[in-house]
Amino acid sequence: MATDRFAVLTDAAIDVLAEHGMRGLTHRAVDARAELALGTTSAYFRTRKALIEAVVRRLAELDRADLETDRLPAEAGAPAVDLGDPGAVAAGIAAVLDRWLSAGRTRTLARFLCLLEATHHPELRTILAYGDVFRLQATAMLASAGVENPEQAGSHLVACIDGLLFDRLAGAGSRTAPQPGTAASRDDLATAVETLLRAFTATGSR
Amino acid sequence: MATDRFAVLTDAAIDVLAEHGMRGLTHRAVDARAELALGTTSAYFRTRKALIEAVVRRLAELDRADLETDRLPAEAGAPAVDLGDPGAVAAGIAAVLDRWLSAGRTRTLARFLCLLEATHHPELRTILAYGDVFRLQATAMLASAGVENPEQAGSHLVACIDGLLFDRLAGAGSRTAPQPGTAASRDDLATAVETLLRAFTATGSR
DNA sequence: CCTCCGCTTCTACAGGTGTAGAAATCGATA
DNA sequence: TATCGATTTCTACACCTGTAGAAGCGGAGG
Repeated sequence: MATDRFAVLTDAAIDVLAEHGMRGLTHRAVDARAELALGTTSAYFRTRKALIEAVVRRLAELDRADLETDRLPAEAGAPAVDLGDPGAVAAGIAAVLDRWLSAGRTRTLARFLCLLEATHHPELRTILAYGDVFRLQATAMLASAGVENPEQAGSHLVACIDGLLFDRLAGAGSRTAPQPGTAASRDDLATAVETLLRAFTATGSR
Repeated sequence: MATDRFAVLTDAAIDVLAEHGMRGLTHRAVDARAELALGTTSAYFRTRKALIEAVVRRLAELDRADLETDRLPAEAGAPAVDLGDPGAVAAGIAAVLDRWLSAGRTRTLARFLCLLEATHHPELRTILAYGDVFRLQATAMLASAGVENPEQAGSHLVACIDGLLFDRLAGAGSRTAPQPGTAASRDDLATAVETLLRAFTATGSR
């Protein structure tokens, strides 16, 4: 995928993170994962903190890139979309989310891990720009739908969507949630998202 | 709070977890936090895995106790409540959530950490029963409101609420979300929850 | 009084981890 | 070709962590 050393290492680090958690993220583990000489990671990221920061930066970078090409369907075409057919919009978003849970599962997991890490390392918080892009798009969408307080509603909306993602990843609700990557998963996500969209676009959350 | 050794240690472990993350959770750190002789934790929980399991068990126990006394307002009084005044119900729930973010912040953080940990340790998943109680209550509430598929809707609802909690803890949306423990925070949560309630009680998410 | 038994504290040790710097390798330039 | 600089690899080492077991302690029962 990425060819330069830095990208290779940070990508490997993201894999390690998803597979073994924060505790498993060590210089040597990344070396092993990347199949590079032992000590490589340590040479490129002299401290562990530097490694984590690089990971966070890469995550933000990747997510940003994704959200710009593969942006929220609502933003893709016309300016005001949702009013037309919330169901279709929701289906589009659901497809994206489902991809984040199947193909992109690793990255999504790593992102949550890092968000939690940012709790005790505030400097990370500023880097995690993903949320901002997503939030921005959501806010714009809601604004174009004429919602009363789009900032607040957008913020709530992305928080809820993140909750759906988290729930499926951590499997707290493994009882009801279907396996990601399947049509059932997309359907389930779509109904949830559609409900959310209808709720948050009902001008003025009252 | 708790007086027997086990509870003291697991409570200390929860504090450590919230303060330093999974990486910081070590036998010795718990000893220090609990101000007990070095080696105590190691004596009570011979392996790290045992320690984590104990923490998860305690979290589930505490949350379960909480949710039984301090249950969702919707369940407290009459059988079918929400139809009456969703705003009031939402305000009640919001108050509880806000407490989880201020006074109970430590526990909430630890819970998310553990949920993420359960990703690579499936046996933990069965212990984290909190979600089940909350989910059960939410499902019951939606059922009593005559929602079409209360299981699914309840699952989505608690996932979304967890998302709101996570968002405020991790501060991804620190821009918009007010400081927990304040009236502003409760208000903000209340509007979000009310929106969610209205959405998920609109019989049949369509 | 001594003895036993459970709880608590202490010590030991083998491995893992963060970090720094030395050694080696390689390509380009003069 | 010989030299230089950067990149890459290797090594060293102090410290931390998990885990096991020994030592110490205090109270109940004989």
